[in-house]
Amino acid sequence: MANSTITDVARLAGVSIKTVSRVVNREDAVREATRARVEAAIAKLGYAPNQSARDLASRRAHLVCLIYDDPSAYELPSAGYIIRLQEGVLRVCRSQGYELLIHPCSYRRRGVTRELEALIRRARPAGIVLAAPLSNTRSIVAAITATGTPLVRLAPGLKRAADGVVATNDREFSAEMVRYLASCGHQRIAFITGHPDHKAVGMRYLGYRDGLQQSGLTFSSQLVAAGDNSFGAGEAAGMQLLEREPRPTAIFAANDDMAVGVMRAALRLGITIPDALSVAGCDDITLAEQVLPPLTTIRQPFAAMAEQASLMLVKGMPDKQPGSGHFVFKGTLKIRGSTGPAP
Amino acid sequence: MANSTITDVARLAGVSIKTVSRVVNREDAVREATRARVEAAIAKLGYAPNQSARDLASRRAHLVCLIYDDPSAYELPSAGYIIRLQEGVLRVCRSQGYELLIHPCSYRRRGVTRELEALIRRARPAGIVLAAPLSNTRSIVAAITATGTPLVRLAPGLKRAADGVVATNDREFSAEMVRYLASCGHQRIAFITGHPDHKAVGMRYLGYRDGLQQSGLTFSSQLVAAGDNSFGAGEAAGMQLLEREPRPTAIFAANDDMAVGVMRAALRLGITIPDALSVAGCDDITLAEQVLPPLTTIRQPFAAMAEQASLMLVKGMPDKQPGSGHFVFKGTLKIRGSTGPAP
DNA sequence: CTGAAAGCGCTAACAG
DNA sequence: CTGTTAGCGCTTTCAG
Repeated sequence: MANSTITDVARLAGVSIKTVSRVVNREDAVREATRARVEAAIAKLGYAPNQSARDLASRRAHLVCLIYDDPSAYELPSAGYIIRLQEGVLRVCRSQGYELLIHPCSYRRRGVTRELEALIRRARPAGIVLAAPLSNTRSIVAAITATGTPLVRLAPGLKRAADGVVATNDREFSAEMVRYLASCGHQRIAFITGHPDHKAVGMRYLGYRDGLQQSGLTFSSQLVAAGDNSFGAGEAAGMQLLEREPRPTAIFAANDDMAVGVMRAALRLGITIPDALSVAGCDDITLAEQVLPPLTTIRQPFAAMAEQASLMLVKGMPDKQPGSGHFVFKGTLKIRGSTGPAP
Repeated sequence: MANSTITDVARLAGVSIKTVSRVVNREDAVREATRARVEAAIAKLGYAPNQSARDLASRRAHLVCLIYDDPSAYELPSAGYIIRLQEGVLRVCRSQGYELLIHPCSYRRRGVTRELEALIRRARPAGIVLAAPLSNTRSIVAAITATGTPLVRLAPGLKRAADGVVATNDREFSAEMVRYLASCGHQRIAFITGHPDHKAVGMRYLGYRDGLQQSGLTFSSQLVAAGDNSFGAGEAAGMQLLEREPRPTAIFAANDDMAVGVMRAALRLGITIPDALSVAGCDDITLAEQVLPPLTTIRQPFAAMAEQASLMLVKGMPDKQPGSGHFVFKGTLKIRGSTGPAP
């Protein structure tokens, strides 16, 4: 079990190290018999290539770096989201022989830019997956791009298609949710906005207004409350909306944490869900299925998005450089017990 | 911003590369004036050492590898736990110039052992933090140890102190919870057991029995139901316990997910909490504070534990090799609205 | 306190 | 299809 090197394998197989390198890297210019001999030697010695040596010689590490907003800086509800992103990146890392480096960081701290530049120079990752809201921050995107490292941005909430982006159709699915609520007979559908730095979440507000219009309902600022994506903000906004007259019969929150906050507010006020009030959220976090009644929401394929992003980095698209391309993933409406006919 | 090397810095500072290496690595045998010159050159060139080269020359990567059970293989409730572990490891990585490699893997899949061996040979991490339940699996621990890589096990639920271990006092805090419930006047305190592979969780059952005894209550197998750490199992076990006669007045579940399941079962059966039933859990997941009423539970310092583990790996304890030592972290009782006086 | 030389284990041309 | 020869950018002896 002593650590064997490519030289040991070459000697045992009776070939040159270059040939060993070829079979390890799955280049095809190797005769079948030779390949078999080399593979036998590899198995016998329990050889695994030394990544540091590989990375040094090839001038880039077999590493994908996932950068996201540091959850420990605030609350912890985003844990599920982050785990899903990691899961997606890991899927391609596993199959392509890369490792995943995670780098949470606070997007508002001064010095993030330098921090990320230093990280890139040291670690020399093959590519970077940048999650929202960091993917919305101009200076950060510019700094990473300047290093020349392939970059894919996740859900940056851009108005137009751009290169190196994996987006969601937030505006469209939010409109769909509103149309669904309207089809249940709701006339006064309220909305709780998300954190302003989270542009993709901001698109949901536009979608809300689209949906109203498409359903022939008129918009009223009385039916909108401001939130910041947190459970507490949802609860506060919910209290506020539910004390207005006339009361909304449905509340659509820009994310699930806030929607659950609304449910709690309703419970406090003795308003039963879904009989007297329908509540809907967005994201389909784990909690959504565990509350009572289970929350109607929109599920987004975060793991698949991160997977696609990593794939763009690691394999590149045909005829394009790594990290190019634009993909839109669709959210799907999950109708559960928290919504129903208008009272 | 072209990537500069140690040679560039040496040339600019008018010293040899060895001297640059010395100041970068904070060795003290450098004259103050020389150090200043070198540091100026580093700043001017925006130099950051190439990790691959460093790792290759020093025969070990500046990497800590965190290995835990793959959550995507099952449900996702453990997300918060994993994020906390990552957070703790990252704290020491940041301050010590290491990076974090995460490696979720299914502890029951055949071939995990080989997978981990290959990972270690390729990545050559400075140390490994192994979370439960992998830290309970003999063959895995043995395989990692055999590679010679420093290892610290997290919460392996050992009966006795061992080296390279950061543990929790599950048995003691569980007894404490039972004593607390007894002090509220509860006589029939039920328990829902955890997943059998999770040894530390198993210790909670022993703690439950200790607590009964210490409170002068007699144990009855009628008051114990089997769970597997999942929300669904908690709900099922709760239904089962709540239909027994005489009904328990308090239910203590081996983790929070199951405790929340019990709350849902009670809601279904129209049993109000905490008036007719007290419910307590263990772990203090995010959800614990969000349910209504908020869940009484035990908070464990997961991030601090992971931090301690990484510190043992990276800095080593005085007079010992990296990864040695045994630490026990204490859980703290969080009394919230889900428990109260016995009916 | 500082420097010169010798690799670490691999990939990248370029030959054959 | 296979091998030879140079490095990649550091750390590590070992000398001064």
